[in-house]
Amino acid sequence: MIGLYEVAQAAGVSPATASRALHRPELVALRTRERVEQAAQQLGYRPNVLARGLRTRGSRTIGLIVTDILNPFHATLAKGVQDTAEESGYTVLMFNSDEQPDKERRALETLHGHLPQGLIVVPTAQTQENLAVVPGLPTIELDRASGREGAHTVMVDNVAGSREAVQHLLSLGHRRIGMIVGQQDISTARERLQGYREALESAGVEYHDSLVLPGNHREADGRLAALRLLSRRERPTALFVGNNEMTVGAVLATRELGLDIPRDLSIVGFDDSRWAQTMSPALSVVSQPTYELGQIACQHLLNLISGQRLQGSVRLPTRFVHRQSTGPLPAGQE
Amino acid sequence: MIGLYEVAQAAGVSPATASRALHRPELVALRTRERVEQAAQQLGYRPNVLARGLRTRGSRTIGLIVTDILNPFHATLAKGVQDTAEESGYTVLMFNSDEQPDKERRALETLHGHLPQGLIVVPTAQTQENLAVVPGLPTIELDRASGREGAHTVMVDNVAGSREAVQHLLSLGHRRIGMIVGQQDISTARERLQGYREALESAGVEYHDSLVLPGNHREADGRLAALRLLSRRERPTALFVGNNEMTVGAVLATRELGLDIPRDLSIVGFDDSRWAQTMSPALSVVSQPTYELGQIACQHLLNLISGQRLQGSVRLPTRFVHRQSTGPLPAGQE
DNA sequence: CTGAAAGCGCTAACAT
DNA sequence: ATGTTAGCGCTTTCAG
Repeated sequence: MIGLYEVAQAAGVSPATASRALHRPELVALRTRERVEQAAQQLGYRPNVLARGLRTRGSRTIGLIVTDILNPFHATLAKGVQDTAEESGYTVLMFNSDEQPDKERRALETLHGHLPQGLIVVPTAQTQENLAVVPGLPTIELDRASGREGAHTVMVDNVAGSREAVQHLLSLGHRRIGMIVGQQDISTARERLQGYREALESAGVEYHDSLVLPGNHREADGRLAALRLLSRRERPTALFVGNNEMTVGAVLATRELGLDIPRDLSIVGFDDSRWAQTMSPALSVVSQPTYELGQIACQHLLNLISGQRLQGSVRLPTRFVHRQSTGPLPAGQE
Repeated sequence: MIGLYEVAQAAGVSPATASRALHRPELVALRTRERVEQAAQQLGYRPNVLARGLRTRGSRTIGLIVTDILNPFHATLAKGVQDTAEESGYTVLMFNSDEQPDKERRALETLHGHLPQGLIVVPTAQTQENLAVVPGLPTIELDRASGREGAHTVMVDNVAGSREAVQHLLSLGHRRIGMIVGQQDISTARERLQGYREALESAGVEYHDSLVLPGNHREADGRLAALRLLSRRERPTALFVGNNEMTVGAVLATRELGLDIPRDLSIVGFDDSRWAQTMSPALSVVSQPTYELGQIACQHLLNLISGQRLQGSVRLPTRFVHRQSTGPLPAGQE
């Protein structure tokens, strides 16, 4: 490996000067700097980040933990983070928690050994405890809040997004509106449920616990919940599903039951996707600025790392997209 | 940070012994080892991988470069690699080349500084040259072959998969079969085209250049190619599309043109996905063992790293899945 | 089986 | 503005 020592020799300076020329140009005479830069270029010098990290106790590396990289929403978050980090010369160490607090903990332990400068995490139910593994590490919570005091979070306005979706259904005349919602130990699920309740309340529609079914964020959960909800004697005329994966399951369930969307059932999902856009009928959704969430989380982290103080919490707006999966309440149904 | 020195003190041994106890247990007396392990446990010791990597010139880290993390196919590959690496205690540094040789090169440069033990790369058109950045690094090419002499590759049998798909269409009576295929500087695209030609040939159907349109692997390319192909005076009665993203575009194009699948047009895609399974009509596809590709690539890399010799090239079989997007040639059309 | 000592490549003090 | 020196945390000779 070509080391700084070789570069220094080729440029006729000491290793220390070579180091300064490359990373603190202002401390070095212009001519010297040019010689060093040229030598580095010619020899194909690449800094050994391990040595540098060891010396400076920090590695121009940030950690990213998402809960499911196969979920396009998370893949998009990850891309937003990565692209932004790369622009600033940071390397991203990405891990997958699969929603499992244990895996999250192991990821944090591994990450810790790499002396990262910061962390972006999509929290699981136990993130608050797990973060003890990396004490003092600048951290941004993305998409969800772990509940930590004073945490920095970058999320969408789930309450408003959810409220808007339900208001849309209400305005179409629906009154018996089912909801399939994530586990209540996840902040997004709580907030989306809250939006649902608020919308019902301000329309003067009574809230029924039996119309709200929980699921564990996966397609299979959405399917089962929808099957149960739609097999009731008085089945809902509309369905609001609290995340993208469960929405897929719910739509498949309606097909199994032979229900026509939107004639027999209106349905709204949370989070847009190509799938939502191209299925037929195209799905009405609460769309999130996913890539931007990742970008902003990363920008904030980089700011935090460079010592800036910033407000704890960022909320990005959602946007309701009306497509063909929602329609007026058919006559005869009330 | 808790270092080995603290652990050694707590256990009443030298740092050298503590190090051995943790990584070369057989060199240390059982009782000593237990004391060290307990101390490490209690103090929450996490090895500083930077220091270790610096010393051992290698960091229990492997690089992974995919061309598009937003493509579920690549996300699945990545998960296969990650899960496997994690089992063996390796950390994955993942990068995204976005099909751009330049980005790939930069990723390799960054990676190089991290002293990785190995690399798994989904090649771009310039990978052969770019790999000069990491000379001597054990490398597996995944999904595609860069063309390097003696490269280790893990791919599917694209020729057979493609042939099977086209044979299926031929057996349904189709003769004017269009193909939308990737750029010919990518090995998978060449191989899939070859399978198409072979199938036609063994059925005695003449090959027409004009029925084959290239695209750059993205949805938009697939759409444009399909629009052109399907606007011809004698339009194809069937379409075979050479990758998942372009298939989406092609299907959208058929909708724009108001064509009914499979009545007016049969269509087969390469690579299965949830989208293919749940669109209507469900798409007939050449299915690939995607997650396994990632797993196997990683296993091979780990073997390579530990000094095993292995054969250069692995080919996994594909599987044709017949769904509703392909049907018999309607009477009257020939 | 264990300890002492050196050094991986780099950068931050401290000199000059 | 540049050189000298020391040391980041760890593993690995080399002795004992």
